Amino acid sequence: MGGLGVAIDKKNIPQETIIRLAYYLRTLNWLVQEKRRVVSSQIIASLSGINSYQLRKDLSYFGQLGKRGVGYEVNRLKEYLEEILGLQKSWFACIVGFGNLAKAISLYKGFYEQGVFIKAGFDIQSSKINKKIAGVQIYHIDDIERVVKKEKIILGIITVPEQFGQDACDRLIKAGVKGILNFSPRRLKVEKEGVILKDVDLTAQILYLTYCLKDKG
Amino acid sequence: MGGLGVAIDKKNIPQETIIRLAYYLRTLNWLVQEKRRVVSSQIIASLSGINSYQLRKDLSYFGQLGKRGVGYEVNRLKEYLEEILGLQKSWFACIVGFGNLAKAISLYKGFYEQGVFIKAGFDIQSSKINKKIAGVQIYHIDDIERVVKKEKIILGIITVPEQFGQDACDRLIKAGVKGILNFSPRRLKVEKEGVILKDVDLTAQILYLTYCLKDKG
DNA sequence: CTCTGTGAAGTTGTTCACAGCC
DNA sequence: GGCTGTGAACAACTTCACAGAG
Repeated sequence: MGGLGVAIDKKNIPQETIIRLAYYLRTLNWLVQEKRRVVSSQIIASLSGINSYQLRKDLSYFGQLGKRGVGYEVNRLKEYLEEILGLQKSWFACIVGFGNLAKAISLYKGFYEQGVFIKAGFDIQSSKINKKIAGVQIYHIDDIERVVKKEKIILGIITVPEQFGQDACDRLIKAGVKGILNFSPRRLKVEKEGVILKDVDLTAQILYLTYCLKDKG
Repeated sequence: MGGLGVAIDKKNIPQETIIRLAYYLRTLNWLVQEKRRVVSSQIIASLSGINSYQLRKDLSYFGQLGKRGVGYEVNRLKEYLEEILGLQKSWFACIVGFGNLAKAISLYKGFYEQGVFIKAGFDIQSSKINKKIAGVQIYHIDDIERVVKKEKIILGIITVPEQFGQDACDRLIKAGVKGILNFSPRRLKVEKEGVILKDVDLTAQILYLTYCLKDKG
């Protein structure tokens, strides 16, 4: 049971609020480093690139986390956010398709700083298998069920080429993974109840820029 | 002047619509490969992981692109979308901070297939400078103004560590870049009029998964 | 009858204004 | 006075229902 002691109805909380909580948390981590003890919604918001109404609204879904007239206690708010986001325990993840993007993710401190640990990588290329790359042990994809169980892996990250995305997804689900982050460009389908998928399309983001700029030179 | 022959008021078009157009375009590219000539909103939508109402609404912002009772002509719609997204000309981009993520992006065919070409990489590490990595010529960051001008670079991609993000952003703007895609974890600030910034936070995405799963295992 | 295009309805998310506590 | 918390107003986006073209 969480320390907030409040049952929160997730249904009414916008997805975007959760994404923003992650931004606020990063800002708070920085404020902790800066030895800031108390801070206003103004300051957190502007450091996070968001307005202060939005921040207060976002936090209000989870109870009264600040003090009126004063602000928020940096350490306490950080811990609250970590609790809300489920970061008080460790999360074990794996990456399917161990190319450059997988390497980048494995070495990216943002993940393990928040308690998300890459415990295994899977590939089909024999030159990679049974090696450690970027600190991650690589296995053949056919071993996925065994390794996911052994390493208690709950999260799967897909970084395979376009045509193998759905297969990677199906194998992850079959192996028992509960959350999937998909960087392969095609949108994937998840049939199984209780499994969450998030697609991240790197190309789509840059096409948004080309759209905005197309008439400007 | 665009072939659609219609002036479109960008103000009323949701950002999310543009991101989805990029998904539809990918689906259409696949349908072209499959030699499909005509296709219904149903099919494009389901292949893109979106419902058909949404797809038709999204397209309707840009005019009548289909035929009632029939569907959409695959090739024509693809060309329309490319035009809307500004992909009928080439876009030259650079990457600041040439680590694994930069390598992954450089080798990712999704970019150059859409006419976005990575023309230069910038770093401070002398072992990388004046080499080609992943097919991209690497320069010292101090050369950025010269190279951006010479190579007619309009887009900048930031993949530096957290603490250097804003500096990378400022230098890109000073060099004359008009669109910035930021993968470094802190939110960046752009003062200059006419420059577009899009932040992509890789960690935030996985924290969304931990949030959803925290009470389930 | 089929499938698109779109105003209207419905839903979701954001901003505001101010009450309430420090 | 300062700053949070939140219902209410507002804005944005999505879904629907059906008109209209093939």
